[in-house]
Amino acid sequence: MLHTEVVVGIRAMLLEGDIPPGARIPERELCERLQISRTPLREALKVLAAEGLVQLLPNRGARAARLTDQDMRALFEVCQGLEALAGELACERISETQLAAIEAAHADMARHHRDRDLARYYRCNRFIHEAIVTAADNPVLNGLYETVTARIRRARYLTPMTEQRWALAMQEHEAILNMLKRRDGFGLAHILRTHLRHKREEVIRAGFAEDEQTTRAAG
Amino acid sequence: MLHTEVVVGIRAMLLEGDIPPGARIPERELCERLQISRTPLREALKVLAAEGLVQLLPNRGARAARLTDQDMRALFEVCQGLEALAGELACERISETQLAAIEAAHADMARHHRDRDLARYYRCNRFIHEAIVTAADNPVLNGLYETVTARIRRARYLTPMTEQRWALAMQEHEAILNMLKRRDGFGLAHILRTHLRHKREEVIRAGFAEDEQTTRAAG
DNA sequence: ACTGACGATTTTGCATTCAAAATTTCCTAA
DNA sequence: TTAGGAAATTTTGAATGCAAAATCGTCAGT
Repeated sequence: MLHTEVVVGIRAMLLEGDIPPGARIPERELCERLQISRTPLREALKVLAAEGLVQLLPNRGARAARLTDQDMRALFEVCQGLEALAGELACERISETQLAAIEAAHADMARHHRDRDLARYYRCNRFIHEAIVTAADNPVLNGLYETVTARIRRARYLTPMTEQRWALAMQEHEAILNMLKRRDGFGLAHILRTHLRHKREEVIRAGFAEDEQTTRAAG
Repeated sequence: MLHTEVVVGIRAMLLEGDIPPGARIPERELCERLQISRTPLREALKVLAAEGLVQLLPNRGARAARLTDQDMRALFEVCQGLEALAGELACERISETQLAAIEAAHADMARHHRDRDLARYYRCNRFIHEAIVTAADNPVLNGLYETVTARIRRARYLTPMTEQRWALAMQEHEAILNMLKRRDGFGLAHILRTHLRHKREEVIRAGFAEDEQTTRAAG
């Protein structure tokens, strides 16, 4: 088992919520589960800590990072910036093939909206946002987008939407597609920022932060 | 010696050029130099690899990352995006104290420009850019800005400037300060993007990339 | 002389081991 | 009965040891 695979494996557990936010990460147990020794596991934890998925307390082990409202705000703001940049660059660089793929995904998404199929809707939604970043053709941007979006993915793609909000999101996506087709980088950046700002407000209103207040409320 | 210190130490060596780009990193030697064993060193190398400062080849050790023109372009583009975002947020959140500090640094910088003292000029320059990011009051943005700018720092703050280009940069900084004072986030984002685009063109024209072509040319 | 392959040496990756720190348990005293 | 503290246990952080892979050096064959 390669080092990268260990990182990927644990990252997946964290993102799937397999290891819940705030939970302690017992080295021993994970070692047995992954059939590796502590050395590579600890290397992986250090990397994940650098990514912000894991919190490392000196002499007191690791815990799955927990997102506060403040973290959520910060992450969404950065995500806005990154997607806006991606939009601008994508308008300069996107190929017809890439654009066609996004257009197809958009059509699917509209259908899923009509069917009120939120899961499939979100899948298309995510594909479109990621395709725009890919079209920006900037590996550094891609990498940062990956790590930032990973941390807010559950909030972003699990939060339920009201009818009204969902309709607005669809409208925004119509605009996104239009701007892309017109290669209007400036306009695309603007609508992407707005779109994400709305999503953030929605997520925070839904109280998706992973504060211990949740625990407190439950206890 | 704490784990973080090892990472910081090696990172410093890489950024200072103490370990030159493309150079192999012999574990044994660094261990002796830092008086630590291989375990913490290897953990640090994995973290630095995640940051992009080190390239890890399976079974073939680590080398200091080397920036191609493509990397340079990608990094500067992302840096533009991050500073533009920082500018917008800073206009909403900057305190009078922070603004005053930037204004003072700007005055110093103008003086160093008149004196043609490039080193001190760059020091003020860097302070101002970092202060804007700090004023954005977004820890995630701050962290990403740190890692991205670290990789291009040498190119950014060592490239010599022509009289003409230097004068233009000063003009741009006048505009930056004005936008900040007027809390014009939109305008600030714009001028920051332009400013950094100019810097990037200058750096790439100066051939600051760390391709092996340099080595080839030398050999 | 040059190419290619074989063995020796070095280097990497990981498991194990050991000391220090933290946590838990249990006992004592108020 | 409960609070405080000491011993035992667990857990962390780092050094060492070992097997596998890669690199280097040498030598045989062309």
